[in-house]
Amino acid sequence: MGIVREPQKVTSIEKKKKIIEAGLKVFGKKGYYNTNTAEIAKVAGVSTGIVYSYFNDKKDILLQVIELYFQNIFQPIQSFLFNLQNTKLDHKIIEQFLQIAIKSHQDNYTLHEEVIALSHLDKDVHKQFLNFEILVSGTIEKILLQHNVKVDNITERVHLAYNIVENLCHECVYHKHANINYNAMISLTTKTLLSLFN
Amino acid sequence: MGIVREPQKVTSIEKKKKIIEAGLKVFGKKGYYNTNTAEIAKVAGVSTGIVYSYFNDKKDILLQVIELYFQNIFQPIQSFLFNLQNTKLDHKIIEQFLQIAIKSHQDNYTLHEEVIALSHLDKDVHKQFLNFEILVSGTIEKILLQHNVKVDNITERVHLAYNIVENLCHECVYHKHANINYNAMISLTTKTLLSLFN
Amino acid sequence: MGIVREPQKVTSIEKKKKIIEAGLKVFGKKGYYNTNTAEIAKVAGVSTGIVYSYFNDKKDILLQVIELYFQNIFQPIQSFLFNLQNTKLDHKIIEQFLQIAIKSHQDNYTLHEEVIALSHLDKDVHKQFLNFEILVSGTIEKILLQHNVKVDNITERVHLAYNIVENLCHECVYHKHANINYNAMISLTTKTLLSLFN
Amino acid sequence: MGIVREPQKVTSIEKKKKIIEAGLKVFGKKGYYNTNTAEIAKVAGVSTGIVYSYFNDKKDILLQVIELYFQNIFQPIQSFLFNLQNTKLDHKIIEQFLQIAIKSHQDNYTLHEEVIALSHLDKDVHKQFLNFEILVSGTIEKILLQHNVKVDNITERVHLAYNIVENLCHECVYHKHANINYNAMISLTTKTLLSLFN
DNA sequence: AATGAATGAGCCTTCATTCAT
DNA sequence: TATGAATGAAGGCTCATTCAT
Repeated sequence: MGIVREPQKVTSIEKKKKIIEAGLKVFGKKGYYNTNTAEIAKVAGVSTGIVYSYFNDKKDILLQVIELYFQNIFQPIQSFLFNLQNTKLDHKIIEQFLQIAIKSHQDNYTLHEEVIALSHLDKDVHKQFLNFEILVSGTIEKILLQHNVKVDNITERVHLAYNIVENLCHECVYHKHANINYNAMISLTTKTLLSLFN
Repeated sequence: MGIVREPQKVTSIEKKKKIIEAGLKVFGKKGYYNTNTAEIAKVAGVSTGIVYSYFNDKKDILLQVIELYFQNIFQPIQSFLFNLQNTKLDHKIIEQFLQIAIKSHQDNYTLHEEVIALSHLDKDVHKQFLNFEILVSGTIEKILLQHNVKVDNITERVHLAYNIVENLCHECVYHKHANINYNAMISLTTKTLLSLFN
Repeated sequence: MGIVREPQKVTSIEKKKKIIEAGLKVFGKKGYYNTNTAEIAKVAGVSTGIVYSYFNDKKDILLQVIELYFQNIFQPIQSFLFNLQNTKLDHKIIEQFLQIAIKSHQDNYTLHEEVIALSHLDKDVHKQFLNFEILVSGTIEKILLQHNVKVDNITERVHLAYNIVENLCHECVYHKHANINYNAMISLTTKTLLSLFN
Repeated sequence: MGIVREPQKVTSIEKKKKIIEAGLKVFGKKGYYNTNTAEIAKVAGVSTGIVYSYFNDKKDILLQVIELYFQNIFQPIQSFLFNLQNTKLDHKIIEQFLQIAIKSHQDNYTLHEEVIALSHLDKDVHKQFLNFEILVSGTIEKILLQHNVKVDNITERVHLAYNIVENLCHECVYHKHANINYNAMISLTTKTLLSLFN
């Protein structure tokens, strides 16, 4: 295996970025297994060979693509949470939060299914997934403490809440179930979340 | 693609069954993508060629393997639900239900991750997944109605409950999070479920 | 890696043989590194895939090609040695032996250089080489003992003789040196060998 | 292929030398085929591109590396031979010579196997090899004549002697054969050489 | 109905060489 | 002169599927 270059010059950094973005695009559209490295390179506008100057192998591209994906997902959520400062965590705020989360998922929906799938198939992706979950859960837990939320088993509650919100987002983004009323779903989720932290 | 025979003779039916069971075993152990048809045939004790008399292609095997898997998962849950008849749906019953669900997942855990992953990667598996969800949700909804549970948006509530239970099962079977207290998790889930249907 | 089939049916054995013979031919003509598996398959008249049913990998083909090569080289030498029974090991016999050895090399000369080269580059080929040397040296030593040759350090003498004969064969087969008189060379070698075992 | 510059300035000459020395080092350690030009450049402390200003291609580096290697091998042998002037070529001197030759091989042993291998795989390396042999043989022949050695077929004798010595050196440097007594081997070689030139 | 040998397309990765700067 | 990023062809190997028997 050759030496993997950590790009220094601006142009190189941009080239690496281009490859990651190409991966984000193509993996999302066709799936990781159905995409070959030649296609990523082509979409990125580079040669196949140069890809291996910036990445160890195909999976390395995937991992960095997922990293970018997580950033894209997390950024709006984080912004929202950081701006809550003195706001009371009531019904309204939680619904706002859910809308942000849903939108964040919608904006990045092409890769979503793929990432979930791969987190079940590949150990490294799985680890990345858990780290992301820990990051988000930790941030939320911190916010809750700042707002003087005092409940027992807070970690478990946040964890449950995390899953509930994730499920809601998936539901809304992919419209999997024809007979589900999404507004009712959101309102139900809000109530459940509120009941978890009161 | 050749014509797929629907086996008539007892021996043929058993041969097909053997192949599916071999798939269940091997896909669970090594994963769908890491298993080749030759290996399935070998484990099933048949020739590679004959597989294509009973199945259209490799994915066709997968779909029928997942079908069997769902049966294995659902059977104990269904038995439990059918025996509830006049029992009151209280705290205790729900915890019993959760234990049944968790055990059911544990008994079939090798294939579980794989199935979830593939449901995100493949449309047909995904459809199968939704159908299973509809089957389970429908059964539960029927049970709830039999027990005179009267809430608005019952479909959405059952759906939310379904996801919460699924998450709990995954959590308990795979122990993904080191810092989660599972008993607290189970108790928390029970309370949340109860609050959903009262 | 798939399971490597040890061919059972006559046709399969012949197919494997064909592949080895194709390797003998093509490796000899173009060299191991300049030959790709597709070409071997093509020359053998089979598909690329089937090659990997009979061989673990490309090098496995090489090793079996070399095995065949050694057999081809050794057979006439062995025949000659086994027919010596009661013959006296004089000048004449040794020259006959050298002629046999030279002819044996000439009949298989295309692969010769390649095999020597690879024995220096690859551990497994090297081991094969040493084993061949041990086989030949052992056979010769046995013959010498049968003829009541009594010298000290017989192993070292046979070893030295082996190298001298090998060098002679290379010289005669490849005509590397324009200014060498081969008849003189043969006669000189004969004398040197005689002096080694008297 | 670009125009190959013959370096004029001292710095350039040193740069070229550095590349050759890097090749000597790396080819010896990892082998020619397992070394890429980037690595040679890195070890030499130059850029990959500049290599192609001093050499036509990768093989051109190899040829010049081998040239250096031959110099390293030959120098001590030549010194020894030139200092023989009036010494009698007896048993003792020949053993001294063998020890010099063996040591010379030992000091350069990493590249040795590689060079032998490549001499069988590549025509140009082969030609270089023959030229070296002619150089050494010629030098030895001259020395013998200076010492009034008078035998028929002197060229062939020197040639045979050359091969015998080479084989001895390989034997001693690589210890390929577990059952060979090296002291006996050296003494046997000495005797054989003496008998060739008396 | 059954076998299992055979097919051949497809993919990841390497690396000698070139070229823009 | 020098850099090192970029190119792109080439090759070993796998495996779903077919087919001769």
